[in-house]
Amino acid sequence: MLNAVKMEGHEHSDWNAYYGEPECYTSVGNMTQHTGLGMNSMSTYMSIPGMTSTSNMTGNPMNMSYVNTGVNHSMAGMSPGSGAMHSMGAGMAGMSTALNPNMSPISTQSPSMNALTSYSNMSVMSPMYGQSNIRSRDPKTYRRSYTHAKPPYSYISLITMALQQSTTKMLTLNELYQWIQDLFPFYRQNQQRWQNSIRHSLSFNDCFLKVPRSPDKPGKGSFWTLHPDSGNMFENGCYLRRQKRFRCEKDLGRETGRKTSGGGPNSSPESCNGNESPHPTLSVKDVKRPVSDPKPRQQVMSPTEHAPTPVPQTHHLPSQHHSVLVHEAHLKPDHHYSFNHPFSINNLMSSEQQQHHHKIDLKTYEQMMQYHGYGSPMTGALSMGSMSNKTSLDVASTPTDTSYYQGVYSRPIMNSS
DNA sequence: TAGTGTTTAGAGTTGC
DNA sequence: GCAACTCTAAACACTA
Repeated sequence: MLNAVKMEGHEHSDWNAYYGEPECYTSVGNMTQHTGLGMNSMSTYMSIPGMTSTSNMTGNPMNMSYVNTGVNHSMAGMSPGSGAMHSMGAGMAGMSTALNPNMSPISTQSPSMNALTSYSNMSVMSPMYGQSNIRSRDPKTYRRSYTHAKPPYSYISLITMALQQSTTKMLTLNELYQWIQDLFPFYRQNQQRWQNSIRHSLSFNDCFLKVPRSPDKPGKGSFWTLHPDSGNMFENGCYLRRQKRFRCEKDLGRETGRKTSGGGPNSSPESCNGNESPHPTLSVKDVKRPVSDPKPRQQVMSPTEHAPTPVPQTHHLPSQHHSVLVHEAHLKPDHHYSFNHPFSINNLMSSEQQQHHHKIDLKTYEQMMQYHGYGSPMTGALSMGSMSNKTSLDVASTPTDTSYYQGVYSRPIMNSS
């Protein structure tokens, strides 16, 4: 499995070879009339044999941006000749509505089309499985073989992407699961395996911080966020494999005995000292245990203890962090979006989508702050939950779905042309 | 009880 | 070849 991941991630030329071929992007009827973002990819998806009824897909399409939620199985595993796609036009909007009541079932934004697009491309085009079929050129076999292919991203990358894409910049474990599953159908299987790995990654890697729930927002599990200084973990914006592991300075001295903790010459730890943090409003309570200390080692962000900000003390987590994080997210140059690597998050989101996304981020945040405030019933778990369900998993993941496949899978085509 | 979080261990992959 | 990184599995503790 790992081989495939590595291969996927690094043999970019293969991707070009695989996906840069016009026959894989046969447009279908009116679908090609859409010149909006992602429509090329949409066309790609729609080139599935048996998808002959494109009339439903013309014009301003139904909202397909979130059809991958709960529909992925049927979509990804859809038999090309099943004719199931015929009902998409009528069914997708309904599915979207059902899956996401907050989202208008009718979206005229072309990015929404990208979602299906991208997701579908993912399902169809990942080079992970059935490579022999790639060469065989049998469209049916070819596309079926690519369903549920493992994305070329590490778990750390996935988590990082999910958190970055989240409006609130932090998600619960379950939301992380959902985000990953929604975006990558591969992770709808063997959940115990990869979810354990996700949990492990969260706990083990210093770049992820646990943000406790506020007392008035009960719920299971904490929120997870990115360490504010973990910005350049993925150099060049490439989310395939970190060049260096983010580590807390404090831990370097005390974790001499940690076997797989990395570090060493390659590690270039950035300051995570709460007092010296460049993010004065964000402090990290380092509770990592010394070698001899049996206590938990996980870093916990504790804003209530260190909150020299104007934020009232009645503002509990996660709202408080949320404010800080969101604030930073929008004011501080984001390392993660600063590159244009083929596997960068930039390519998961088109510029237009990013703008749209940021607008929504800000708008959502402002609305939340305006109408609900920190200490309101909408803050904390509830608001975060809704935010996550709505914005993080819809607004955030939607363009991501879109762009993941559009960017990652379509980009080679663009480059090759 | 299920979900969450932590920790350890081992093996594979990658970069230097 | 080595170190670092990643993945996977498993055990265990805690909590809603």
